[in-house]
Amino acid sequence: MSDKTIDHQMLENQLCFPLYAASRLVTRLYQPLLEQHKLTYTQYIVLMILWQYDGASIKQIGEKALLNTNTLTPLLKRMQLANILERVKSETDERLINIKLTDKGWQLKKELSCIPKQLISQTNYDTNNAMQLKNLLEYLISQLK
Amino acid sequence: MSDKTIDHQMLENQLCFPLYAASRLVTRLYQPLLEQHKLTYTQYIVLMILWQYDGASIKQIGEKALLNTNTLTPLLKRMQLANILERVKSETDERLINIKLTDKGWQLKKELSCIPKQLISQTNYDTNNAMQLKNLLEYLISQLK
DNA sequence: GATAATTACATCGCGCACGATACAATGATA
DNA sequence: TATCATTGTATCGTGCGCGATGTAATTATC
Repeated sequence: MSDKTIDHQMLENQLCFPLYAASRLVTRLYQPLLEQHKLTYTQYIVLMILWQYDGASIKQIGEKALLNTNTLTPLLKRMQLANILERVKSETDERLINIKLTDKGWQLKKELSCIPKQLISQTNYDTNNAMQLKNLLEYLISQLK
Repeated sequence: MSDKTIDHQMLENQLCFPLYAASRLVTRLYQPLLEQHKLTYTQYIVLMILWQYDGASIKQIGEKALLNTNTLTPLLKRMQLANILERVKSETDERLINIKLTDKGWQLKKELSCIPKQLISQTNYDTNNAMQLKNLLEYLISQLK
């Protein structure tokens, strides 16, 4: 089919819409599981980053999560209020704020460890497809970042 | 590689995160183009639906966009305020509100017609990859919906 | 070492997303 | 035709996302 026969102004022919829709549907899938621990999806993303890079600065977290300070600052404050993490001013550079997980923050790593499997079993989404999708998305992200 | 060697609690091994990140990055790409017409990305989605199904009810729009009334009602009111559309109570069923595009709403179809091409040229993203990605996403959505 | 530029974070405002709830119009049932 | 359930929309509250702007700490330049 020639490209000229495709009406790119139709929702069906857009790449962006399935991207947007799938992202929200997946988030909805997570929500009931995370809600039990009073977490949101974005907070879960930040937690995963901290489990791997505990003590990271807000800027560093932002680079991993692709989020800016105007999203992260209030989010981290809510998580601090929930006793999941602490904010510690760096001694070498007082502009930096290092985010340290509390015991509860580490405990959540254990409590949430079953979530990936629960999701996989819920959706019975083919592993090959998932891998392929992940690769394509990561390539797209590398192009856009 | 055995599945057991993968730590699913690491951000790198999540499918959900690239989905979430890619969706936001693509939205950011649209924003400067849409901003010139005082539109948001979600409003653009709704517009595309209305160009194809002018006069649809809020519920029907929600089914296409996968959005609920608590998102759509205020969004449509803002678009009405911007003179893009009208809200008309159905005569046969007074619970239904039909959304009709104004002249300005139709005019936007012409004005925004260059956006898809502009995006494609901005990203030089391979067409094959895009098609493949679109198919995988649509399959995923069909599984989740 | 005073001045200017940069960096890291905070704040503000607005528009989604979405669960929960309310409410009026309609349809179904006895 | 009363009663009850369903349907379509509206409203409320909370938490992102993010552009724009502000501020304090640091670094660079003279």
